[in-house]
Amino acid sequence: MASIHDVAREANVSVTTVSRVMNNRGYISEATRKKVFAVMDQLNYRPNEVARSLFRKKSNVIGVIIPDVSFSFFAEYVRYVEEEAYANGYKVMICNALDDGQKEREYIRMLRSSQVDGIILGSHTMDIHEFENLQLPVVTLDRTVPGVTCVTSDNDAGGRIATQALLDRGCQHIAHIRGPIELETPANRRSDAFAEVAGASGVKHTILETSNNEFVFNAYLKLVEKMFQEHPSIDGVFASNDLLALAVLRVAKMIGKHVPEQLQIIGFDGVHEATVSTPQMATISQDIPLMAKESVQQLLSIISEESTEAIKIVLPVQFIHGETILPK
Amino acid sequence: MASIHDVAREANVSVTTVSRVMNNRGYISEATRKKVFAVMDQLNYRPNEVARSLFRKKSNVIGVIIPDVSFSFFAEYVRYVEEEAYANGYKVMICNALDDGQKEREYIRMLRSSQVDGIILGSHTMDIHEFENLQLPVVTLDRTVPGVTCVTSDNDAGGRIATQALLDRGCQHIAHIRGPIELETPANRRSDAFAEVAGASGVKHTILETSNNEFVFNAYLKLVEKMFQEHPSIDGVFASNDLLALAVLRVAKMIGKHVPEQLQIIGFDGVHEATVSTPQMATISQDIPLMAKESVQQLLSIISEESTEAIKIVLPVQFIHGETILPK
DNA sequence: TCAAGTGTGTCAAACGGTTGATACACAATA
DNA sequence: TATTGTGTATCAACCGTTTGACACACTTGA
Repeated sequence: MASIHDVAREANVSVTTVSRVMNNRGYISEATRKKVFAVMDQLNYRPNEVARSLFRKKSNVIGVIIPDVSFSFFAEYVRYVEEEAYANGYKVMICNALDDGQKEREYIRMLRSSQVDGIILGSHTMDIHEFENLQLPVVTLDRTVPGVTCVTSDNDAGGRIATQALLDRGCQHIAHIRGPIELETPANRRSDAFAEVAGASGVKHTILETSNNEFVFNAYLKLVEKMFQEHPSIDGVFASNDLLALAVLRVAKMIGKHVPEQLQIIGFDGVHEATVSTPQMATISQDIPLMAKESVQQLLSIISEESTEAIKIVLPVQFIHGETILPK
Repeated sequence: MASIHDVAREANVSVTTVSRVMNNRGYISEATRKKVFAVMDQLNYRPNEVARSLFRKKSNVIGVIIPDVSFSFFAEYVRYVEEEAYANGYKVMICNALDDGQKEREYIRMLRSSQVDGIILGSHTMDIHEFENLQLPVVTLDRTVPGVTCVTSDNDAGGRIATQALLDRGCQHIAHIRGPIELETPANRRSDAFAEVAGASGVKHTILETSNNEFVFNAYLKLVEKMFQEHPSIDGVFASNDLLALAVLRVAKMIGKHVPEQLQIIGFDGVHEATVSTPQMATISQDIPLMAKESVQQLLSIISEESTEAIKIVLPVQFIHGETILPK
């Protein structure tokens, strides 16, 4: 790879001059500028970003730590994070924490020594107080950490809409399947909303919980099967994520419950699996592109020290009327 | 962030000594070593990888350019690429080319000036000869470029298995929907295999093509609807990807064709959408974890200059007997 | 007594850039 | 004529780390 020295030598100017041409600083005559650009072109020269980063103490890289990119929600999120980052001159380094607290810690260390300018944190395994003296711009996704800006959806509204939708459509026994309760995340508001709306309605309702950070479809199927064995009267399910909702759909088919006539299902997230399923899954869709965009924007404004106060960004959700519920 | 100078000062030794301790070179007394480590701990010191990269001319970063991480296949692929890279001390920078040749080119430039040690290329929009003097270790995913190592699946076998499966199950008019023909990729072997097996069987068969790099579900639906209008006798479909297969499933439901009794469907890829759909999609599953692992292994061996010759790695596929075909 | 080894640690250059200080030539102004 | 300003380009220090060359103090053995 050609270096700035090669360009300087070839163009018969000093290294400084080449640098000045690139960075548009100081006085440079048009002739010199042209010549330098010509040589840069000819040598196919690209400035070494590592050297630049070292001097500038700025890498223009952000790290994204999530549980697993292969989960649709995170895949879609990362897709838009990358787009927004790129549009702002940043590169994205990706890390799958895989629900392993040790790995998450190591990733943070690694990103820090790689001199990333900031981190988006979407995984949930580290203890809250480990973040305290992180000394690095951080934005969390769906995780409340004191003093750290957080991007999340309006889980409460989503939960209310979903629950009310089941009630409005005549369900007599509604169930909610939620993630593990010991994890304190904003997503728990979905569950709280269900409990509240269902409770106020007087309609029979049941709440189930998946085991710790479980995301395996087969485990979901087992859980749902057991649910129907124990509560055969359930005729409406609000699942806290779309995969869970798809598991309900599968089990319903297995045990011969017609969807939506005998059983109505609403998921949460609005991921691709829900969109392409047949029947199309009704769901509370999060605005993933906007969440990603906001995450990056917030992070960049912390990096540039424009914003200093931690805030919580709550984005609206949208009710997707799929075919797993009755038309109203 | 503490630097090596801070550590040296605090430990009352020279910077060189600290470096030697970290890198285990030269003579260091046990006492000095202990003290240096203690100070490093105390200051929470992490060596600056940017400075190291500059000196070593090695960043330990690989770039991954794919069309879009939000497509399940790539999401799952990246998940395992990251894992394998991490296990070997490499970080992953992710780039979504979004089927934009210009963006792909820019990403390559950007990765090169970021001094990545190598690139995995899974996108398809740049012209082949643009890769010629890339001067950087590259491995492609599903793309044949002369002189470049390529990782792919056994598309031919997959295509044969799928086609034969439809024939064996009594289909009288089988269709294949393929990606755009103008793109020369190993995935085209799926189509060739279909044409050959179907042709040899004497059974009526039809081949359709999606428009250029189309990956939008609604466009798929339209295409499939049109297909059934023009060829109502189709009773077996081999789709070149699972999303297309799911679109067939959806349209089948719409027009009242029972799956699998009146219409059998087989997809390709084995992505999550196919696994969680109801009925579960029959598909030819690619071994995504292995593809990812091989890609990284190959790239690392090119980086370390162990391997110098470009090879083609063809990995086995697996027939997943879903519920969209009849039991044999 | 002195050369040769050995254990310990320092100096300074290098990696590829950026930038404040400075030099120089020339023109305009006091 | 001396001063100031301006357009141009260079010098050298710096970013944080690594490493070959070297210095020093102690043995050790001839």
